[in-house]
Amino acid sequence: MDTGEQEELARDKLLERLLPEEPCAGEAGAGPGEFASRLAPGEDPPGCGELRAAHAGSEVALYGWIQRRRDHGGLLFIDLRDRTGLVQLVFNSEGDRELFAAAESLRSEYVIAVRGEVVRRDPDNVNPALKTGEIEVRVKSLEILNCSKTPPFYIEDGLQVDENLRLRYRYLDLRRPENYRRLEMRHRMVKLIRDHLDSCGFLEIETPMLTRSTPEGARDYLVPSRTSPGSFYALPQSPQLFKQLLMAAGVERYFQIARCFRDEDLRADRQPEFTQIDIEISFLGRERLFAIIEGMMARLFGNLLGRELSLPFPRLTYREAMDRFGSDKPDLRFGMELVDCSEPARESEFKIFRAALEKGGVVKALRVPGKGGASRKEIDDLVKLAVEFGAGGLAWMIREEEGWRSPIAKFFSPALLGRIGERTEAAPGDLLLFAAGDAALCSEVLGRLRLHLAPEELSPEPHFLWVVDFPLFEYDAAEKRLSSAHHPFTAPHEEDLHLLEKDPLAVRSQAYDLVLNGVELGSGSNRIHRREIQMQIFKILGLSEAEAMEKFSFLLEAFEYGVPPHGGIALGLDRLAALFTGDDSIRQVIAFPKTAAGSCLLTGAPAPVEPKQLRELGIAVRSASKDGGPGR
RNA sequence: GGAGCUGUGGUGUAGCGGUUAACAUGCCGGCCUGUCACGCCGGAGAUCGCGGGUUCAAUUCCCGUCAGCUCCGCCA
Repeated sequence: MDTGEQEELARDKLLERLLPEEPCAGEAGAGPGEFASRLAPGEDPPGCGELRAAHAGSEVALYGWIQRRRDHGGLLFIDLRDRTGLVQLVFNSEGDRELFAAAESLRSEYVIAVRGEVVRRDPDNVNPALKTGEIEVRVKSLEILNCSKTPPFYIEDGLQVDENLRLRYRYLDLRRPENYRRLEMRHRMVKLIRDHLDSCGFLEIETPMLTRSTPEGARDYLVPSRTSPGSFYALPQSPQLFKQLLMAAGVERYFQIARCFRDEDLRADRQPEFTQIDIEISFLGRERLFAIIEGMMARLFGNLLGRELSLPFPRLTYREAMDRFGSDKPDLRFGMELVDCSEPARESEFKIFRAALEKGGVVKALRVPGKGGASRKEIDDLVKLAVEFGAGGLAWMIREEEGWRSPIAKFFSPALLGRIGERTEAAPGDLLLFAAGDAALCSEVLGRLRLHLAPEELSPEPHFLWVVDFPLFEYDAAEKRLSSAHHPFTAPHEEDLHLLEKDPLAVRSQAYDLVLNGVELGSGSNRIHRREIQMQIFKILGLSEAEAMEKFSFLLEAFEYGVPPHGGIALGLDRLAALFTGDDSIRQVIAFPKTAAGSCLLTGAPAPVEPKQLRELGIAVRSASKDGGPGR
């Protein structure tokens, strides 16, 4: 036993003397105590942070945690914290001596209940930094509801503590007011979303968490079945198939605040389990859905951030987005659009450009305003970056008051340079970056450079955007086959149906993404609702008829019983919430997040299980993995 | 799977091939009747993430490993 624990015990003894009745009663509802009964029906009393000068003269009961103690010997101040804020309690040694002794025993994070009188402070003693700074509470009775060890970190906003530690003591971390506000923001968002969708005629319906593993997509989290040894459930990557079946069931408008699971490596904006606002609608298609989502965003931004959105949101096709911004989720808060310079480049003497064009490629430019003063090293770093992004190289030109500075300018006639200047709208002091080669690669590389070189000051206005007409398939180089760009249930674009067989990569889909400030908030599509087209898609994806029937017979069968045309979208609630709270990581807006390795530092999950449990499941573990549990 | 960054009293940091491992804060004790990040005085508290190597000597240099974070791959 260390000295800390001994001190702890000594303090407990002291409290027992001072407070004979359950000094550290842990369980709420431990008898109908004086204070517990006060919480009974009727209205809630004002919280600590809600007391104002108007309450002066009234008697209040307060419950909360000790934020801070300022002991002046004969006079003792306590900042009492609950979720509403802080209020100062005063204990005076000239009053009740037993009460004062009890107050002296209080320490950080003790949970107490007090009764006392709200009094105005002398004008000299007002604390303008505190919302409750005009008053204080003269305590008449005190009950210690629970003691606390000294917390490993101080409970206050803006603290810089190792995330490791905060996650291990997440319940303490969450006591910090800014974290309460995060939880509250998320709650408000979900409430508004429910209200909005309800008013649009949607039904919230829960779908199974234990479902079957399906091919395509992310790695599944598997759950072994006890009753069918050797068989597994999968946790849903999304409720995709169930919501389509709900359309088959005639629900017409479904939504769910749905937990989803994907066993992939994590990022600041990716957790193994996350929440989607999952929506599906029959008959009315994309336009109606867009309007519903736009209305939802307007409600959220209006109510929670006081921002009015201009509706409807602009749209770009996937092709346009890639051509102009080099991204399928362009950040429209700034310009710097990519410009095709193939035509003047073709007439230049620059061999690299001409070779790229002769192979059917393009030459594209990114204009970086005011970056003409960049040092040689800065430019070299950009070239390095471009190569990292997959480019063969990066050419550059700087527009000067008179003429151009560039290692490649000599390959261009003054007339050609003039045309490039016109196309790119280059002004003196601007830097032009050129990529040459495959069109998609050039766009992507310049698109990433565009983000890298984005202005520091960005428009505070939210810039929403629908990106539509995504390709239906993409080529999976690892698997050497086609895979769905969105998912296998996405309907092909009607106009491109004839291309399915001969040029599937050219087929556009009816899929779309909602993008905000360069962040993909969600994606959706009109779905296939005809069995033969679904089978055709499966076939192109390399799924035989037998496999398709084995994995998806339930869906294909449903298609034989009159499924309405339908479509829907799933929006990432965590990302949206992080955006609203101004956080970089979605961990901040998840009550109990996991680390980048997928472990929970609070509970120690994932952890080994008892051999008996494995036997019941018919599972043998081949090699004990590491140690199990987080390092502490 | 790959790369980078981080790891020193409870917490946040400093430090250096040989230190009594420094500072702040917190904690404990004492004093204090108007503080509000109270103040003053005193005290306790660290095998420098873990393992190995180099060296007369490693918290410091090297290798490995673990944990956390960030990024690439991956994420229909």
